[in-house]
Amino acid sequence: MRVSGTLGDLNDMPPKSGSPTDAADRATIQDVAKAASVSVSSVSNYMNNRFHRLGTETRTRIATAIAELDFRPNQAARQLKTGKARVIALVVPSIVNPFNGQMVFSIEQAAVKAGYRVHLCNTMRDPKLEKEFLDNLAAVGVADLITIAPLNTRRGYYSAWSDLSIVAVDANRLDLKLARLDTVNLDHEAAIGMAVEHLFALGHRRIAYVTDPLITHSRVMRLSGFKKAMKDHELDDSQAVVLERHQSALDIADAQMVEVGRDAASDVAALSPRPTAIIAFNDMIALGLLATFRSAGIAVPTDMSIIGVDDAWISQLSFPALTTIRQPIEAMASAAVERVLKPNAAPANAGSDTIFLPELVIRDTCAKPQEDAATRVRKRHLE
Amino acid sequence: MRVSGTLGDLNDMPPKSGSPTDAADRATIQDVAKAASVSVSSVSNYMNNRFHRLGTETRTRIATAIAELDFRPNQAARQLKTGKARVIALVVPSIVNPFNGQMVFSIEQAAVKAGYRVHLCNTMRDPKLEKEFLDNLAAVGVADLITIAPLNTRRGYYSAWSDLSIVAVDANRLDLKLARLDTVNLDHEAAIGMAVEHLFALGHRRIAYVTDPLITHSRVMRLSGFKKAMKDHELDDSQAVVLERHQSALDIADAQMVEVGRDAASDVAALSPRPTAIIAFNDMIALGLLATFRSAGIAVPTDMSIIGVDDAWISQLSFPALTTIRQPIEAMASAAVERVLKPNAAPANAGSDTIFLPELVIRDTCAKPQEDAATRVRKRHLE
DNA sequence: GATTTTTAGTGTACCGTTTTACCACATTGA
DNA sequence: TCAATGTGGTAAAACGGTACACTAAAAATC
Repeated sequence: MRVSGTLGDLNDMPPKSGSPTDAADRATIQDVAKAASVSVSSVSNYMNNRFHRLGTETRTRIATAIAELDFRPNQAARQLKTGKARVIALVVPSIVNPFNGQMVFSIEQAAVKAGYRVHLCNTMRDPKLEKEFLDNLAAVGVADLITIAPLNTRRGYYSAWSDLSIVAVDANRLDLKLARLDTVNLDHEAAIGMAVEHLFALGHRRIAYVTDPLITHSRVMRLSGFKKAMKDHELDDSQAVVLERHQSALDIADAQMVEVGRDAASDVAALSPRPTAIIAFNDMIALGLLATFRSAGIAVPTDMSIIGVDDAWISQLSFPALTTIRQPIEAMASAAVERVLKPNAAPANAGSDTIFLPELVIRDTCAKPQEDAATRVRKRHLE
Repeated sequence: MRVSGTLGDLNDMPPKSGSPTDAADRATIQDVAKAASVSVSSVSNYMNNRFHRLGTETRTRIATAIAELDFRPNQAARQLKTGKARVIALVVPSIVNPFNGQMVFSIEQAAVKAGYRVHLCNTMRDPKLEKEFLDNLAAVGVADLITIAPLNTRRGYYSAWSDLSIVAVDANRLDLKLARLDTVNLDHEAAIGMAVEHLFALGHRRIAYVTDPLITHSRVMRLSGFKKAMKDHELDDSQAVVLERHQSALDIADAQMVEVGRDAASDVAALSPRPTAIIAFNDMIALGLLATFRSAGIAVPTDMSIIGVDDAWISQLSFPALTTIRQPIEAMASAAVERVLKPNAAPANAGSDTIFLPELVIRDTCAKPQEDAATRVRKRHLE
């Protein structure tokens, strides 16, 4: 059986005929200069958009010569001279974490748009691996770095590479102790505030919060956001579970954080009085909780409401689909790239913080709390 | 509440005191030569392991000088001279797809181990984006390329960059029409064969297969594997649904393939006679099917068994957890890196195919088929 | 009209490696 | 003793750009 439809035709897009793409015989700036009967300097000026030093005629002559020869400046040479490569180093615990994956994806897209390429480093939060990577940056001429969710337990770490232009996504500017640093963050406290607010409006009064160890800025801030929001509603904020077991993000680099959620389920079940709703540090943990509750016969959202943070693509996937707080990933990625490439006018200042507002995404894992009698664990009907 | 446990202490790992890491004042090969009282040539020979040209004494002198100055050769200069960069270009539709994400992660790890860095390009299967990236490779001095799941509909595409050392993961060597190409693949036909075998052993006789359009090698081979295996068991192989609607992998670059599974559910439900089990092209589609069936009241595995392929980390996450056929991702990644860096001894040959064996991972989405009467759609009990 | 400023260019010394060609000296074999 | 071979080393020309210093002509200013 074939379902009808079209599979868009693709043209083959071969390179322009006659213009060899082989590395061997690429045109150099000298070839262009000769072809256009101008000096190499002028071609160089052209390539660097210094048009004010060029007459209209030479300009067009150079342009046609470049087009004809399919000239592309040798980046290695350029970089050797200028000391800078058009490359952004991207340091991330692990792209296997779906939120990180989406962030890396969006950063790469934004970088390409800006004419930069991306050097990827999955550190697995291994200091040796990260140090090795960072140490080689200078040798490769990379001067721009974006780091995602760096540890807040190694505060002076990046100061060894203070000559880099660094932007940290999910980090506290003061934590990293750099003379100059830009950060890009979600308003983490507001995010959890929205979650609490949503649950409160549904009628929940006993709300728990689950996080793995507070090794990053977001983890710290979301927990404090939870406490603040609960106090604001005059609710008990003591049911915050900080899981400090071995499956911490330190070991797994966020890659299998679902396991953390799985692991947390028993701790949450042991809470007394039993909460009617749980806010998870992120979607992965939320999904781990969800899966474990379901196989333990605790119905979601009937017996327990669950809400996550991130709105990674994965959260649409669960059954029931996860209610969550969205981070505007693309916007944050663009901001990070922009910040790292165009550092603030005043070079002396200590950097900037760019903060994005979260958004509540209501799906199917939150409902009104049941009467107390009904909150008991009940067997699932199916199977 | 704080669950007890330890959060491993981390030392700060600052760079060696006295050895500045700043790009500004890095030691050059000249500095080393001066410090060791030898010529630059000798240092260069040392750096390139040409020890036969060095006496033992000069050798140690150079070694200590290098250590003292913390010398790292400037890659841009090296590359300008040699024309080659220690960089592997990694072309992938989108790392948001969890299988691709894991593959990219593993390739990056393997590359680092080999002393290479990785340039990432998410093409979103956009020919313009991909061409742009590839065209710049020569300018950057990159000579090694790994591409994941390239389209088989653009057969001559890569021939424009025939000077690159190319390895394709999930591709047919003949399809790409390159003079020289190494491929790394799962034994796709065997994978689906294992799935059919597993379902057959459980008692299933009406088995459907769901795939999106056959735009990659794996899609072609898995479908043919399905047909072969069904014929081998003397079963009807006509229930193969090839979804050719707009949400094809072409548009979404595998990123949201769950939607494809969602979309396919209605087509599968319309099949007559109704199958008792479905094999999905991959885990993403399987999970999409699973989620849709569940919200439509079709119980899995009671009413319908589902099995995927890949064993991406995500497949452990669903409820019930997905039975699937595992690809040995790390091994495949290592093989790809190895192949791309050490092309076969005989440079004249047309390349090699490395094929990996799949592995059945039994979880909870496959069961014995029910009696016919029970296969009807039934309303869920919960909510 | 003399002087300054602007415009539109050019020549060339680098950037930090690799590599080729070459050299001095020691050893060997005939 | 002489040529051949090997050993350990050096000098210097690239690689392909950039940017500084400079200039000649045109335009603007006083």
